[in-house]
Amino acid sequence: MTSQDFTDTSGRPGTGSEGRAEILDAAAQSFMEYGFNGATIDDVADRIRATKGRVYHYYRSKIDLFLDVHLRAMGIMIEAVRPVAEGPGTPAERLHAMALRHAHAIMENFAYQKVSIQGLEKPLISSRGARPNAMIEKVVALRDEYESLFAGVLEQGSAEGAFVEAPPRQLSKPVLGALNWLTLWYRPELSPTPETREAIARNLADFVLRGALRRPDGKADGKAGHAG
Amino acid sequence: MTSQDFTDTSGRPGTGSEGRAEILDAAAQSFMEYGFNGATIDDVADRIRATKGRVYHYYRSKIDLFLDVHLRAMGIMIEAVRPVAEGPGTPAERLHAMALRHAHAIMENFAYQKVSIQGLEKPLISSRGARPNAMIEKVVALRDEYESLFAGVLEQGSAEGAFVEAPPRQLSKPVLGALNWLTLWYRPELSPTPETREAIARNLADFVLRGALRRPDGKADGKAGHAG
DNA sequence: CTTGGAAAACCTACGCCGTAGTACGCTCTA
DNA sequence: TAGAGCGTACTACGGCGTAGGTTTTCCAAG
Repeated sequence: MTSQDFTDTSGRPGTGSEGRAEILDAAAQSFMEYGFNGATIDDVADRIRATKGRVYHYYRSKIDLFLDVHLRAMGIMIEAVRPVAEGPGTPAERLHAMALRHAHAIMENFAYQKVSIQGLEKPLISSRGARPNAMIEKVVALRDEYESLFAGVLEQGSAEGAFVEAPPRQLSKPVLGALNWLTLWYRPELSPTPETREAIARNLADFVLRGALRRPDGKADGKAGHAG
Repeated sequence: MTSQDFTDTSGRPGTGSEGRAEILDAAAQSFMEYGFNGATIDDVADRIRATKGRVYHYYRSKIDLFLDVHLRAMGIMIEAVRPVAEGPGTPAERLHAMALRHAHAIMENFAYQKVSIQGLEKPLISSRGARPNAMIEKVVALRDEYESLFAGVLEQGSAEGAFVEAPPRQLSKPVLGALNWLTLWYRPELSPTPETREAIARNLADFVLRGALRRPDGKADGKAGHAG
């Protein structure tokens, strides 16, 4: 479960991780722009100046291609965040660092992460006639594994009294929400420089850290605040 | 700009807001489950035990139907949140109340809000051959108007020193992100009671309030916290 | 260094199905 | 008797996946 081999090579004759990568990049782009159903294999092929044939030479079906984008995206994320999640430092320091890396990973691999973070469930489980694809479970498993990285740090912080008292999964939702929301408003072409990205990442990381940290005055701890 | 008439009636002969509502509900459900491209008009019709003919009697096209779901969703949201946004109380109290209502509105109109919050841009602007549909701009305008409700309160809170110093739009992103993320993990069938929903809403509202509130110790204010 | 052949890499059709939208007919009400 | 409120039957077309053919790479034998 230490997770390596984040790409699927069980599809077709060509194991060549060379042509696959190019296809995968194009696919991530296409899926990002049009969604699963909206994207077409022909469009993916066009982006690399090729035809359907080349895509189907490496991938058995559209869903396989889609899932491989997910696998790659999750792999990037886990490899970026796990080191600091399991590294040294207080829970607060680690959470902040995790959030920073998470945000950066999103912005630097925008197509992959946007596809990965948003549309998973709908196109696959719902897809009329869902065959039992093994890759789906693998993606879901990676997702859970990833959220556990946050939940673990949050739980420790709660136990130490630094973070608010709450079930870790209950706290991880708004944390990941605030971060992942980036995929819905970030425009790579408007903030292309490392400086602007750093500013965005810090802003988000600071926010989620404040959201998790316990307040000395006990405000917004769930016992006060009436309105509505 | 005081926003009434949140439904589109410029499509077809039948102005009857009776049959339209039923279609709209079914459409929201179908779009939520399958996305814009995945959903079919036939499926929408099936859900109300009817045929295509009925749907096309009220709506000119699939996109019109889709946009009307968005309009309805935005209308619900604005009507729920605006009163407290523009009401009395400190910025902190109002932000908390807005977040509460926002979360409740999502859970109580899940299909509409899930459709509205997620897929807008992709299927429409990107949709090969995007005709200049006037409804799109209306939806976008409502979106901005809604985010302004939060931005306004956040700005006031920052000015008063209660909230962190930051551009309001910069603060509204993680706030709305933490809240809207609900559409990706909430399962209506697992938390159907008012009590469970209230707990979820409070949890989220507390989180975003903490995220916005300035900390006495100055932690996570964007000037400290090195790691990664 | 050739040469042969096999496999990989890729392209060119084409079949086929699902689905948006249309044309038209029916029925009931005001 | 006109029109709202539907249903039925049909067309048109975009797109997934496939069945082959063609080119390139690779490698072992001569």
